Amino acid sequence: MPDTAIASVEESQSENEAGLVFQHVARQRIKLLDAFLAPHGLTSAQVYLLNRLLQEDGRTQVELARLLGIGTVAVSGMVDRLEAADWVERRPDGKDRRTKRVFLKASATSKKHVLSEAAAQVNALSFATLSDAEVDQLLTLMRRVRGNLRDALAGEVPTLMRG
Amino acid sequence: MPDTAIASVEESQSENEAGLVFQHVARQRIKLLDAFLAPHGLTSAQVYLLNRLLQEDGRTQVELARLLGIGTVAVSGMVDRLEAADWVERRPDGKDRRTKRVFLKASATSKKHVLSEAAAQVNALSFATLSDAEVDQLLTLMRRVRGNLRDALAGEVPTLMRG
DNA sequence: GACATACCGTTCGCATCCTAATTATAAATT
DNA sequence: AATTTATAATTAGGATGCGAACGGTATGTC
Repeated sequence: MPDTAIASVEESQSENEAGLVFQHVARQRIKLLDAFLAPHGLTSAQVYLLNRLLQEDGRTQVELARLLGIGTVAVSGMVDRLEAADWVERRPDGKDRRTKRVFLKASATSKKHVLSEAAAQVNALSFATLSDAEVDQLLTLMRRVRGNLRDALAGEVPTLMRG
Repeated sequence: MPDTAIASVEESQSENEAGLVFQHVARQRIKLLDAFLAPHGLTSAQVYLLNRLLQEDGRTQVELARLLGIGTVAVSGMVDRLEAADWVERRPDGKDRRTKRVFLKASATSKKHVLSEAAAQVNALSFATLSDAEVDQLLTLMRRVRGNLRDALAGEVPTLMRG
């Protein structure tokens, strides 16, 4: 049984395995999406943000954070990089001087097709061997898991709030 | 329609949404696992590695990378941190002077129960509202997706290798 | 034996995420 | 009006992941 017999991630046992599957799928999707986007000088996370803005421009950074399910600090850094690369632009909000709204620049809107296409291709490859019904099943179950985790994380510190 | 109406991540449309669900579940699981492990001075990724070693000690770093589905660079850094915190120890391989094998130290083996318990609890919370059959379904579909992605990534650059 | 090739681990630089703390502004309370 | 509280964005520092490039070692070929 040579070491090289470990061809790839083994389907092993118990608790850890479940966690690894979720991690692997998320990371592999990122890797694949990055490969599609590298020629355009973009990363997967940036495209999630750009695709959001393509749906609706001029969001505040707090809104973007909530929509993407990440923190405001992460958004701040990503907008920094996207702005440096001239994909987006920060503009002050007229009413609230704390907030900045993020707008797409022409370079981004002109690549609209590329961005949604990349996401669609990753999905196509991910679900290549699954029937439509199975994809529906999978996404429905995943949304339920996300809801469970959201609840678990929300109820994390309630004992402190009960003051 | 005030801004604050965006309570959390909305179930939205189309291609992006599928990608976000996978990302969210993976990240929320990490967050929850980190919360359980913080009192012990450990992180989720470190526990994935430790749990692997608890199954079988003395793996080389390349083996660990393959088993965990990450790169050798990531393993190197993690073993650095785990070694600094006295959880594990690198020992030279007797036959091959390039390789180093990673062994658990007593501080880690004594916490064996804590580590597997944390992983089990995250699973329990993730799947709280799912039946056993649904969990099986979900994991089966996720493994198939992982396989599809693995194939897609493996066949990524074949046109270059065909020389 | 000499050379090409493959492999293990590491260092470097980058992107992405986090928490905690800070600054500026707005809103609510007294 | 003054004070407290809440909110928007940022900075600082850490962990995790990646690819590329490097030095050291092993292996296969001539």
